[in-house]
Amino acid sequence: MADKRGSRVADRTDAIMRTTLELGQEVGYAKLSIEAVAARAGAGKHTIYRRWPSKGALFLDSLLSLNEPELNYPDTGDIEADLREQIHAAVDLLSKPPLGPLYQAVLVEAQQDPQVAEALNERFIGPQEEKTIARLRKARDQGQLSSDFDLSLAMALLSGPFYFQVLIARQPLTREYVDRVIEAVFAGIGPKAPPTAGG
Amino acid sequence: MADKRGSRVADRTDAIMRTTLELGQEVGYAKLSIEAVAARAGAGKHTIYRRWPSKGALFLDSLLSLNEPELNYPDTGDIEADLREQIHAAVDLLSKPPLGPLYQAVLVEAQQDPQVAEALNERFIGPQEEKTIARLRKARDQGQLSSDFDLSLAMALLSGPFYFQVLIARQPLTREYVDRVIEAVFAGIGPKAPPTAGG
Amino acid sequence: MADKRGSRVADRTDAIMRTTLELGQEVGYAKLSIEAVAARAGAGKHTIYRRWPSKGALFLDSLLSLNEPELNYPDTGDIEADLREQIHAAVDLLSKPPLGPLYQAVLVEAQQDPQVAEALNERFIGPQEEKTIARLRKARDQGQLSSDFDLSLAMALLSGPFYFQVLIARQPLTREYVDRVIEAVFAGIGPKAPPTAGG
Amino acid sequence: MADKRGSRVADRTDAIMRTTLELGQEVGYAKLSIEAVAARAGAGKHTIYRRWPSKGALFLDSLLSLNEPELNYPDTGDIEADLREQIHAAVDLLSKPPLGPLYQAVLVEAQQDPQVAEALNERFIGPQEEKTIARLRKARDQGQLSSDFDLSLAMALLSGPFYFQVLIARQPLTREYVDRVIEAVFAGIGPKAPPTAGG
DNA sequence: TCCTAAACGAGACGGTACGTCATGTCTTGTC
DNA sequence: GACAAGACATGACGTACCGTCTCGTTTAGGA
Repeated sequence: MADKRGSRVADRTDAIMRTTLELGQEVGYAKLSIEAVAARAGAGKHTIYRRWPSKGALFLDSLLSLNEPELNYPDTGDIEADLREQIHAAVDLLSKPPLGPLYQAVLVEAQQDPQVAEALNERFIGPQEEKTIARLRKARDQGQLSSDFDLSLAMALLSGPFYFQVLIARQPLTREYVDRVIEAVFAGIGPKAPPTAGG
Repeated sequence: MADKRGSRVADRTDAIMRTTLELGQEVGYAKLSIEAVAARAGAGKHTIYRRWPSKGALFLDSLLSLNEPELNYPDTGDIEADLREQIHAAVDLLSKPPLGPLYQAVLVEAQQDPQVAEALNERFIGPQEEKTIARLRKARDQGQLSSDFDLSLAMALLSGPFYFQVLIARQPLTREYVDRVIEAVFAGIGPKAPPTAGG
Repeated sequence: MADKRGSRVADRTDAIMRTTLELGQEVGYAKLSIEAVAARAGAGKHTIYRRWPSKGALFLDSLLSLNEPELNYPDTGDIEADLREQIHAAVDLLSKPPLGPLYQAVLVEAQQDPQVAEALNERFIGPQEEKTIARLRKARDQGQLSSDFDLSLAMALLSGPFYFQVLIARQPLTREYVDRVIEAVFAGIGPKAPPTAGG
Repeated sequence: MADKRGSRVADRTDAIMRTTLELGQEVGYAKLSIEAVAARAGAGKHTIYRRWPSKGALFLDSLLSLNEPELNYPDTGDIEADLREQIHAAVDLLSKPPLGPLYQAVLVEAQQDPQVAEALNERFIGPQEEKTIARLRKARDQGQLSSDFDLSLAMALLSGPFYFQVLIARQPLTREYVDRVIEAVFAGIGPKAPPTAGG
């Protein structure tokens, strides 16, 4: 954590994580082996096992070590536009090479390894959710969202459809598709009240 | 499918699929090995490889062989109520033991094995989507849904949030939560038009 | 045992034993690894472990598979001359390259692995002892040995000194040395009776 | 040897040797690891490697540090009786617990490590041989041994059979067996001259 | 009723990776 | 400066499965 950089320990940790990402991109997570990471990193297997309990943990750490350009919410005052921008950025980052396949692999691994799932939530999903909710709360207070809107549903409603599209339907996510979904989520799928004089 | 019952081939196929489900429930998909299935089923490994190209394919076939109680859309005339009922049923079936963990494992495998992904879509996700869209189209025609509603977004909007909650956030899906999500999807999260005289 | 030659099993067994001897001669028993044998023999490690419980067992089997030129006792009628010849042959075989170092390694391993010790005794030491005793018994019956001589001590008295010289004192065994020992064992180290008229 | 007692260096040396013997008796030499010795002795591995070049060297030193009750030859005037007593003592010490297994392990290690072999000969076998030969020379001079007897064969003839019995045949050494061997070595196995009047 | 060809169980096989252990060298910080 | 603690690269261990490949042995069906 607070390793003095330059220390032996931190050096090895970095080298191993870098190699993990490299190999991960080359052969995919499924075919990634600790054996191979150790060999290419010029590290002993034990040095890896000393730090990470499983391939999944190593891989997650490696990914998070990238400190990917923080997905920070813009705030232009227009919540729908801001959401669009934010989600476009997230989709670009997380569903496309080079990071996309790796991120999806982490999601997969999280299904099988509770430790990975927990770490993923604590270190990535959770923080993203906090930011999202903060931005949405402000928008709701400004009357840009329905006052009924339960913020705890935000991630499910706004991210769920995209995860579905990628993970389940396995369709590419175009910007146009993203925009249509956002629009539908804002408008709701229920019948529209006829336009009023004041609308 | 159309195996003459009583034939040796069908017998072996059934025994292997049954054993697969059994073992899958005992040790989980990740730790399931073809070796172990063969041993417990009293089958030769070759007999398994002759039929299925991969563990994922075997597992998916085994699951689908259950012919789970068809998730058929009710049609009471009230689309929101029907959706609620339908989704409650699906959630009960697919997110809870005994089938839930197995289904999630198939989803995971589909991420890694395109053949499984394709088969899953063709034989399960696709048909479900068709039924959903058919029911929603009828509702839209009856004015129970926004006439703007793009039906091709239906699965993403209505299933996505639940997949997210289970696969990503890893939270249990309560009926109450399901209802709140459905309500929000119908209402939309955007600001509400003020009630009109005609509303 | 009675493997049909040409069978897959016997082929592999032979190849592995041959490679073991080869490698054993190259790097010595201590540095011999099952890993390396498998690699060079083009065999899976499991194939080795399936047959032999330990490195020592494999090595002993490999050695014995040589069916070294049977150390059969000559019988010229002169027991001392026959013993000399027999022991010279044994010493040449078992204390000199190429077999010597390997045989000594087996002796060492037998100290550490009871299974190896037992097999060595059953398959090599024991049979040699039987032959030795048979020849000595005949000689004793013919009056060429002391009628007091306890045959069960034969191996200890006649082999022990040479094993000592090689294993403990670590001195080379010259023919001349062998002859001197044999002479001393025949004569005894006790004081001699003065020669008699009839002597 | 002449370590100032009380010095840190000697303290550590002693602790390590004591632990080595302890562990050696518990798990046997083969499974003894420097790692384990260091851990149990509360010593750094480096501290061990600084003093001993190999496991064998450490082990031999540890054994010799016991200063086992010197095997000194008695001299009652009767060489055969003295030899019996001396060999009984040696057999008791070196072939039975607690020291026996450790001594045998050193013999084994000497086969594999020339440094150990040399040290063993210089510090144990050699001195024993000197004492033995000195005693035998005296006896020969007194006419208690054959004047032909080549003293350089002494150890081989008198120790060899016992080492054989323990290391090769792996039989226990009873006192009765020891006596029979000694008798045979004195008498020789060759045919006896018929008793003479003067005999 | 026999014959033949496929399916089958059993499991050997060459591989790859696993996670563990011990080696001997090295670095760090304490006493 | 000796030390404990332990990180490190290396290399072997013995195990587990993989997917392919013989083996004989059922087991049907057609001759």
